[in-house]
Amino acid sequence: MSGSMGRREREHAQRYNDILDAAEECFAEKGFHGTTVEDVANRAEFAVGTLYKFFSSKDELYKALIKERVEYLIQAGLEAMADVVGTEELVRCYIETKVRLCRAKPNFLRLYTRERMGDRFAKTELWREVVWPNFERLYTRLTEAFEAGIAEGALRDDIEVFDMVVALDNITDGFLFDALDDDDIDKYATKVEVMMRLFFDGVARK
Amino acid sequence: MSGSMGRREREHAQRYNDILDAAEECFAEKGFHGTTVEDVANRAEFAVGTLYKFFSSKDELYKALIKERVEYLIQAGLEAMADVVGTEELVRCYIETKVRLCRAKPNFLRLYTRERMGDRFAKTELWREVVWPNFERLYTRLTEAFEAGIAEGALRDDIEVFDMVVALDNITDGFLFDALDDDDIDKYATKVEVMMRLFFDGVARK
DNA sequence: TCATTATATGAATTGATATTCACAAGATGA
DNA sequence: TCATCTTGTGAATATCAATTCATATAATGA
Repeated sequence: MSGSMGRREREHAQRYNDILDAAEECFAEKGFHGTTVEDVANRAEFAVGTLYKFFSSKDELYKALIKERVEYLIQAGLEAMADVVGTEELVRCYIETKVRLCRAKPNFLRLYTRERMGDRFAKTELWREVVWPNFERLYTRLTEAFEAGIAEGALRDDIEVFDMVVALDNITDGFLFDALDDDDIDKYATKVEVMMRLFFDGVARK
Repeated sequence: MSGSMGRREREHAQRYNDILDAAEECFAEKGFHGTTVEDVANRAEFAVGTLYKFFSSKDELYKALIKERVEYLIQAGLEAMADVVGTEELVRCYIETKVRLCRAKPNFLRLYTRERMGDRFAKTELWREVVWPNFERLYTRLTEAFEAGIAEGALRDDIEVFDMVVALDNITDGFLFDALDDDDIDKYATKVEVMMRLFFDGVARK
């Protein structure tokens, strides 16, 4: 894409992204309201006024950031899972991809979590228009895979697939948050097999 | 306790609680920053100045609310589980208590969730001093029960108890959030058995 | 080089809302 | 009934941070 842009455009896009990066760090650290436009400007090494040449308001900046990153994350996740066949392999891939993305963008995952939990119940436009639709794509992918899993006898047929997806998503999130708490992604990485067993076999002694 | 108070004290405590109730509704609806002190005052049917006779700042009001309610919820949960024996019975009790509390205080659970996710990573004083210590009491109760469960052979011994607690807490939260999303607590209540099976047996066909 | 255009700056403005405080109203008990 | 003490009021003030804009600086290309 950047090949088709002139230097002007390319530099503009570069600055735009620098601002998003700065915003990501600030918002992840101190939340939307705890972050001032000046904070972001300082971190990006621009004057306040300059930010307003790129984004019409603090709100727009925040929305642009969430949109950009959520779309990137979900896209990356779906691509990683694209060619995987077999229920167990898919779940493993889902979990491992979560590790990779968490390693690549820990700040954003903190931010995303806040967005997911904080604005979820408030049903903000951002949640409805950007976060949820993207998230739904992932849920759909998992749902279809689990339906296939039931059909071929790998998964039990007395639990709704949506409930299985909720369980998988939340078990993995639980370990992820615990790791983000301690700023220790390796901790999450070592739990891949634990999550697999918890999800597929549960905790009961067999 | 209220028996030992004079009318003065009792009335003061009553007003104090009325303000907390009003604050709970406002904060749950519009978040901390979206709520003005005037909103709370109006809802409580007091003048702004009066609120400041009870709480020295908006921040103090918020902290008092979270502290009060978190302590109440955890206490109620622990008491409900106090005499339960047997791993399966305890887990069922945990899940069912969550339904009851969610029914009793849905607004606060929305607020609590926000607090848990939003301030968790920011490691606010409120999180460190109030929310987490209470939460930990619950984790301890479950941890001990699961250790007993392993000892008596009801639970597998190749997964750390802390991980089991994380899984249980997050599976149940997943269904809880889904229900709170739709403002439909009954939806959560119908999932008790599903959560039990997911937690104990997992999704694999046996 | 110089005129023109694009980009960057940050002090000044604006708007919102948390907090204060001088005063009012109500309760209490002599 | 009156003096005193307690509680309630909300307009006025203080604070903080988003946004604007007149001006400065840098890039372009004739």
